[in-house]
Amino acid sequence: MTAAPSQANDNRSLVRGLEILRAFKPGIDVLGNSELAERTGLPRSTISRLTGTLVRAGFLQHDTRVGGYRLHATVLALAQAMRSGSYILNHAHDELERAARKLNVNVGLAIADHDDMIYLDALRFGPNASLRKVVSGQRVPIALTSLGRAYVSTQKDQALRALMDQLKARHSRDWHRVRPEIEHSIAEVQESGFCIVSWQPRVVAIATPLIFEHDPVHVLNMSLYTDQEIGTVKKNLTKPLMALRQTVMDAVSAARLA
Amino acid sequence: MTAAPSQANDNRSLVRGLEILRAFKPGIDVLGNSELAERTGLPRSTISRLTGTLVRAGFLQHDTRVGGYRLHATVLALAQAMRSGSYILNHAHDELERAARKLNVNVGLAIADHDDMIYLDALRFGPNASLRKVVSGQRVPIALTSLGRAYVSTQKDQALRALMDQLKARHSRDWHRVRPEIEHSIAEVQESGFCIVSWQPRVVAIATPLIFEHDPVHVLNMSLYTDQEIGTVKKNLTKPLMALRQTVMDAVSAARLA
DNA sequence: TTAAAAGTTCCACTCAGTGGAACCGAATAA
DNA sequence: TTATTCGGTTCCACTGAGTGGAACTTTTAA
Repeated sequence: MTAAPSQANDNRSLVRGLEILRAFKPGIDVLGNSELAERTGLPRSTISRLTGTLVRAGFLQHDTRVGGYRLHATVLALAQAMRSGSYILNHAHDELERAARKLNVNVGLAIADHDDMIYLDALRFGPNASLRKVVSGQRVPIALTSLGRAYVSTQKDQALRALMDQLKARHSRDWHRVRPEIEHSIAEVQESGFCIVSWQPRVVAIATPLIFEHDPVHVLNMSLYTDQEIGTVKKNLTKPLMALRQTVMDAVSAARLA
Repeated sequence: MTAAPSQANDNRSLVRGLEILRAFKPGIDVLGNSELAERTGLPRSTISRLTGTLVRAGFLQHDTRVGGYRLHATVLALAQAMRSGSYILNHAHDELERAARKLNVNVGLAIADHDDMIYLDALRFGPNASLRKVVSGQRVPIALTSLGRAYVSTQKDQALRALMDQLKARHSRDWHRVRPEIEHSIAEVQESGFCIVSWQPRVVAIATPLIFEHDPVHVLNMSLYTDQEIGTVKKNLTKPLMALRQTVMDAVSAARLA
């Protein structure tokens, strides 16, 4: 995730406050005022005032043990509200779960945010099968994942160029390597409707975009912890993925009418 | 949930922006600018500007179909960060799950926010048993629930008085009825360590506070969809609840050392 | 077509928010 | 013990960011 564009005539204090919230991520759960000042480049006095209001507003809590701030449960309530209001997620969830159970693979539904994809829903199996867990809110980089590249493939013209620039900025180091990979995936999607990527070792993932008029693009994926070759996985998962895709689209469209 | 206190020398725009986010709750998933203006009492131009920045910051998305705003997935990522950073939740979760499975009751862990409790974790069974679901982020009113009252019982002096005032303000209508109930629950906790309340018909809940030095008060509860009398439930759940409480406290303390 | 409602843009005013510097207090070193 | 550093808060004079009423545009309803 890269810093927000921070463009235009945005409300400065609001942007800064949100920036502070976004500084917390899994693994970084406590931040003191000076750490925040460093990360955001803002003067300490400003941070102090902003964290103050964030605490009073219930978005941060002060941890006196370590002398720093943590996110407070209010953000959980927001997440709940968000999930319960996502039309597509609500009508897709049961189908995702059914498919995951039946095939014993990880199934996920995600949406784009800046240069990450964020899972709305991710049904996970441990390597020791059948132990299931449902998570949401995990970020994965657009440029490197099947999820992300399936998303990129849905963008055109101006939007596509802007997105690629953003990705380039983030992955400037090895853009020469990443860029052709992305373009390969785009071609893959345009040809057959899905793309396959092995981002992390032993994990192969396959993804396909879900497009609904008037809604942001969603992406569906399946992934698998395995020693099989990509080709084998492709052979096994292509049909189930595209079938799930159709099922979900039908379920959503059907519900849309009622 | 009542409007934020909005005290002191708080950053005005930030508070307003957060207020907009908090206007979304389960059941209210789309809000237009004028609806927001109405709810917050702010002029339409101000709202328009603030929603603009919230969108660009990735916290809201514009739904062109209905011409209104929805929460965006960024809040899911925040929630993920919050949960993964909660020491107590992380070390309690497995125990909660084990207990829920074994006893076939709902088990929850919550924390206070203004005049609500917010579940960090809630393991739910449908009436048709065994169908399990894990949710988090649900709000329930402090004044009316076992969860909330167990929390109230941990507050003293100044803090207690302030809290009661807040609750009174929210439930002014039937404060004459609610207040004695709360006081009864407080006495219950002080005497035996837990309190029992039947808030919704056929649902009986029992709760006990979890106090760790330097950490905000957490509350543990169990609840049950049943036709049994409160007394019967009390007889059945008291021991398991207090045992779970001890298990969780031990697990957390143990982990604290390593 | 007109009327009403929702949303955005404009702009002059001003006070909310800023950030540097001073101050505090706790922890660590000497 | 006293000095030093570090994280945090408070102060305050300055000013431009943010405000909100009014005008304007776009959409929806009638």
